[in-house]
Amino acid sequence: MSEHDQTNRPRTSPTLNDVAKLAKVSTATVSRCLNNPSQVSKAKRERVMNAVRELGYAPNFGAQALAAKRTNTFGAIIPTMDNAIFARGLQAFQEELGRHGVTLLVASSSYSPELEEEQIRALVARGADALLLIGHDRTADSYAFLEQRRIPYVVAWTFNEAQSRPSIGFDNHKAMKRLMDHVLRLGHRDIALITAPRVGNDRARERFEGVQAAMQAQGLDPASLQIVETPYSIQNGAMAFEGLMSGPARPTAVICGNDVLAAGAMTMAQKLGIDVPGEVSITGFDDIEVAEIVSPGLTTVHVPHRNMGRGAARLLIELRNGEVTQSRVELQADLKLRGSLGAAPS
Amino acid sequence: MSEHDQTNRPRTSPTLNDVAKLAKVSTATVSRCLNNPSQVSKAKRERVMNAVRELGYAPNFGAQALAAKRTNTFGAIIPTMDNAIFARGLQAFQEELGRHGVTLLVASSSYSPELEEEQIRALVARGADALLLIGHDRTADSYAFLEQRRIPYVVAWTFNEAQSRPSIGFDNHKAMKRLMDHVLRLGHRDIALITAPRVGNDRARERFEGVQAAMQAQGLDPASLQIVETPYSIQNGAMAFEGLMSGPARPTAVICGNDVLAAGAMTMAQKLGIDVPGEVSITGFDDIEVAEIVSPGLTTVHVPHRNMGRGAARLLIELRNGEVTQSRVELQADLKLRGSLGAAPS
DNA sequence: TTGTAGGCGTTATCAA
DNA sequence: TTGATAACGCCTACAA
Repeated sequence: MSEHDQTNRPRTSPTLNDVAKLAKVSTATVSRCLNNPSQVSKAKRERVMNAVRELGYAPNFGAQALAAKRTNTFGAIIPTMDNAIFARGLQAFQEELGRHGVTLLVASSSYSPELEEEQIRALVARGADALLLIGHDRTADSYAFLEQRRIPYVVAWTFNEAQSRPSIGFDNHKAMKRLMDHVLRLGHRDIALITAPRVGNDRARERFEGVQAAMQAQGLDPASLQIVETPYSIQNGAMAFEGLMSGPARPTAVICGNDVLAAGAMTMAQKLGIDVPGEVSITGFDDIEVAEIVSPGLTTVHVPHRNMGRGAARLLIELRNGEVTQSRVELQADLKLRGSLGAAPS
Repeated sequence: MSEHDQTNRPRTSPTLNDVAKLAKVSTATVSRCLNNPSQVSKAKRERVMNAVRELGYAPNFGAQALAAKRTNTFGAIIPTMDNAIFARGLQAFQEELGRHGVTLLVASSSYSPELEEEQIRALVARGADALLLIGHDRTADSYAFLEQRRIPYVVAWTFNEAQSRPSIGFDNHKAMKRLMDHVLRLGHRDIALITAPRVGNDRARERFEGVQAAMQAQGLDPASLQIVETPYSIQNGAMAFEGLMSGPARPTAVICGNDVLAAGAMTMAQKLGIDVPGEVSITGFDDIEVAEIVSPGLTTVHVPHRNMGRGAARLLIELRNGEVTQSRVELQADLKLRGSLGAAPS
């Protein structure tokens, strides 16, 4: 039989009713077979299941959602899919949801709170039972909407003592401070930071504050920190690095807000013939695969993306089911020391 | 007002009926206001829109789908989100769909045809109006199901003369052959291929065949090609490369099925102190960002992922709308020559 | 254990 | 231009 076979098969999907007729039972029985098989006698159950198979029946989602008032669909809104860290976490999130019969609706906000608010409304309108969100920064209206509709949600990719919302992640401030403590211990005093835009991005902001905190703890003037703000991309990392190194106050350590920016910095260093870490040290954040590939290897903070995705899924399912739960989970993000960080040149 | 405010607001979403009552019109009028505003008098339209705003009304997706028999939701099933090439293409796909008011449902098959078939059924059951699929390889039942339900779909990430299905992509065979022609022109005769498992993955298979074709065209025995099959990952690429280089017949050129495997090979070469391209040349496929970061730069095939995603979205929307359309689009994938490929050592 | 029947929130057809 | 009203396909009391 050809794949393009055009016999006059039903042009419309089989319904519960069709199955019921074929199996000579009521629609209620068919419905029960599918949802609570134990309530149905074995004989009928087999007849029904055969009919289901024969017709290739699959429940109509809209009708199901309408009648049951639950869709078994969760939504996730991430800043962008085009970043390994979200992609990886999301993949794990999805795998775990799949294991629980939940399907995933994904949208991306392009790092815009207004767009994110639209996406939240859209996903809820489409019947998302629960939402995964990234970071705490969003419009007040977004939160008001979620509360009003009583939509379970969890905030991921960050853990912040000060926030009481259900969340799973690591403490960006603490992690970055730990990395910076190490950098300062190596004697660096002229520091530069290449960060993503901090407005509307609490992860970026907290990392920045972690850097400041470490400097203050060492008695350094935080105002001496050179800052370049630029969206995450290799290109931008490279350009920012070039600017810093050709500026008046050449740093001995360039701290990057994530590995993508750091990778850009590393390649530019190589292109400019600047020795890393001899002349300048470079650090990243995330520990994506690129960090191992560049040479020297990139010193960075290892973030457990897959764990975070999986944990978020479990948390969200518990919340949706109304199960009491420890709804704030802090994960560890450890330093990953590699060759790109060395002692300050004397 | 606190975010955790718990006043007794409606615990259930407002419906068309609520809006109708508030605006003192019928539900039909409200529905028309939302879908065909031009049919409603200006006065009523304003009254209705005010009520909509006041109540924060958003249509119930299930009910809409049930009544309108169309969901404005497309589905995409990709092998894995955890690979930059799919993530990037999907991001573009989603952006374009969003521009047309279509939302995206994403599932991943983990490279398993059986799992993919399940996902196809699940997405269709959830009301996907159309589907994006990767590659032509899938179960006969999958295709039968799609034809029977008359679900529009497009096959992406590949273009194959021999297939008549709607598709958008590039010719993997041709692209890999072109790369290999170049490799052979540089004098390489001892070739090894590190490829992803070819069963159920036509892209991998066609790339492999492209390698063979180039060898044959040069009068080389295709059987002399050393082949290592391993799933895409840096780790696996590194291990495969190590095996090849410590084996009895050390190749002078290692062709990798994609950049991820190639990146693994490159790092392992560096670790083993093997000079690239002095002792061995390495090539990749895809041209992801990593290709520019490794040193020397990775010679690879540039794949227009974002174009492909955007084009797939347009194609699919046309198909869904029943617009006649050129439904097979071939994109170009060009060689990207960088330092990792050099002349064969003499 | 099984069947009947009402209702979920929209859309769309028909009259008015 | 508007308003009743009948689908749409499923779930779930409630009855039998």
